[in-house]
Amino acid sequence: MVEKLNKAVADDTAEVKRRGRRGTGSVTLRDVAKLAGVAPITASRALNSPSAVSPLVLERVQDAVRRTGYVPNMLAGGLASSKSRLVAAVVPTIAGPVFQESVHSLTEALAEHGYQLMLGQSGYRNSREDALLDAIIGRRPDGVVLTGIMRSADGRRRLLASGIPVVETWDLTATPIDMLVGFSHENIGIAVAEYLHERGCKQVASINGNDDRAVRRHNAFSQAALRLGMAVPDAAGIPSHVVQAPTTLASGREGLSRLLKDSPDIDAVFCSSDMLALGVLTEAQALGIPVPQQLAVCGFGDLSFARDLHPALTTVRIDGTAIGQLAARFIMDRAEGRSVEQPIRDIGFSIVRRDSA
Amino acid sequence: MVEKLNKAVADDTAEVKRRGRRGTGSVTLRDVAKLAGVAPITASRALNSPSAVSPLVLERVQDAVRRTGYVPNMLAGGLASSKSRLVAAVVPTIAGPVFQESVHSLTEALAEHGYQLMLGQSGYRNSREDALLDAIIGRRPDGVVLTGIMRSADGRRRLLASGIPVVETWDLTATPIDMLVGFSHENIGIAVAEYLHERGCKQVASINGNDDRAVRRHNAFSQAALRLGMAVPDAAGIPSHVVQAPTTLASGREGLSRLLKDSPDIDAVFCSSDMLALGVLTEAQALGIPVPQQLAVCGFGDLSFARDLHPALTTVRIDGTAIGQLAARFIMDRAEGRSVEQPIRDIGFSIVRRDSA
DNA sequence: ATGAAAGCGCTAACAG
DNA sequence: CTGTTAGCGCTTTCAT
Repeated sequence: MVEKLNKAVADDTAEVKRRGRRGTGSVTLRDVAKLAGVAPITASRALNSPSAVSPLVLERVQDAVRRTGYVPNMLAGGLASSKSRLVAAVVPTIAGPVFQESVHSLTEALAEHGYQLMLGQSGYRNSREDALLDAIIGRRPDGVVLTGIMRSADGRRRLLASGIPVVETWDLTATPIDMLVGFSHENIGIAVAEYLHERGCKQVASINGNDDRAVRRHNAFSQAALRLGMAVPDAAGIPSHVVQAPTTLASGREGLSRLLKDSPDIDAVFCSSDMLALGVLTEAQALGIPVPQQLAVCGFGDLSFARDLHPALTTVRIDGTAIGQLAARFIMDRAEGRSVEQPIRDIGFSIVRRDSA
Repeated sequence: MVEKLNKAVADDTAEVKRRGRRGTGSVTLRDVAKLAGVAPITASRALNSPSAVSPLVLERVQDAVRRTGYVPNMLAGGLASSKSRLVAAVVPTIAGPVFQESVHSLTEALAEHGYQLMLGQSGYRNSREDALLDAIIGRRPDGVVLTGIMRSADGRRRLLASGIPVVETWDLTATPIDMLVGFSHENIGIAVAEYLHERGCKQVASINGNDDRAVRRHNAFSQAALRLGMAVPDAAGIPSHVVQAPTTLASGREGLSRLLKDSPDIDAVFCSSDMLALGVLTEAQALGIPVPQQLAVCGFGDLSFARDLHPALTTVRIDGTAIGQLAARFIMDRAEGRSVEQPIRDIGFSIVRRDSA
């Protein structure tokens, strides 16, 4: 059936020798329209706004689609309508588990409405962000979701100039490019310090990935700990260890071992990820240090395994699913001409109190 | 500068009232060409095959690009050239850590050559695979990377009909749609059984996610175990527990506890993922069961944490990075008209012998 | 080495 | 409700 159609179309056009191309040979809307006995635009309407055509036409077009195996060319559609139904997401790396939940729910929420996700990895060193941005803008996506705040002024300018709706996530700023779904890393640092203080910790420490957001959590944590007297008086900060992002179990183990060497008396560690915390738990177990009796451990992320570790991990929970869903909704609202009410959201965080601290 | 240009272009066309659209207002190749004093096609050549134009022209075009902030519209380019520079990847879910390494390296390898990844989630129940396929084919990607073998005959047919290069991964089949980068799940089951046998295990069990590939690993493992006498003679299979995919630490803990209730004498567990294995390790520790002395544990995936657990996890290693890189290369070779030598690859696996078994 | 013409496959705008 | 026309922004084909 398909072959026959293709041939018929080819015959139609082959006789006149002209310039231009002869296309890819795949079934087009024109073929469908011809088979259904209507104009291409009518076939287009039957597919995109079925209620705008008569039932008879709808039937015949749908039948023609079925018989030809027609799949709309969204490149062409996107070019004509300036609606690509593509959304780009930028994450430091998909290899870290931290953003999985967000990416998952984003993909899901978009797919439900016929949008597709394009994934870009910026790396933690922001080296490729520049080239990535061109690759993204060039596809004219209906929206861009960034992990974190875009810091480079040039990047901000280019995104702004492109006119593409942008959602920055996982952070707060007074001057977002456009929309924002995030939370305060500073407040997290403070909240964790206060929580550990309540639990009676006297000498806290931290292990952090070397990315901007983790460092800011640490700084706030360190300041608050100082203020609460959970560190050597007059020190510049608490004992801490910085590791390469993305963080791993291995660096958590090594981090604890180093911290203990320099500061054997610490009684709590705040880790910038649950993976690091798992490393700390592992090392503590290997060293025979009881958690939380001798050492309290707090993670960040509330990854799926945190709840079921032994001891169960106390950690900071970020609702990654909410981030993904909100970002998706913001962008689809914009793309479809609806206005976004309250486009700057602080979704907060919570400390999940479990056994490790 | 940009505004001035846009205005100039607008003036050109505003006078004659005509049908059609007035575009998006963003800078086009025409604008660049006009500013550089050349024809659009020449500007196009300057950007896409710089060696085909004179140095002077090249210079002026590049300058015009810089001054206007022009970003090529790849939708238009793709439509005209039938090269979208987009590659689609389908994974069951991005939330499971198993495919991260592959997706990461795939994204990376593609980006290096100006290709972009589109991500689709099929879910483990393959429910949405159908709609997803249309969404993918509709974008006319230069290639599709599937996780696992496409089982639905209809899906195979549609992909084949689309003419898009396809790489199936993470499995083997005698009849791939097109290209293939995988390994044998049956052989893994057998190899793990033999390994545990060598280590002196007498009564093995398994905990598996309910996805097809895990089940096949289990079946082969179970058969081999029977053959090697590591189970009750004349039994249909070994003790096993099936859990929902994606697998979690929690289901690993629960799995072990159930297995021990029914079969207290087991001395080894093969888990269909490292996450499950971590759960088994955790539960064993909570129960005071020494690993590997009383219970050997083998995982699957060699996730980043496996090496550094305590005890270090013996597991099956799949080179996810190689899968991603090979898939990327296959597709780019095809897209750029090079032929792919040996487009069906078994990349094998290895058992990483560590402390847990 | 450069350019003019002709489309790629689709939809917005306008007209019946 | 349906059709005609004119593009979307780019590249292929053919000609110079």
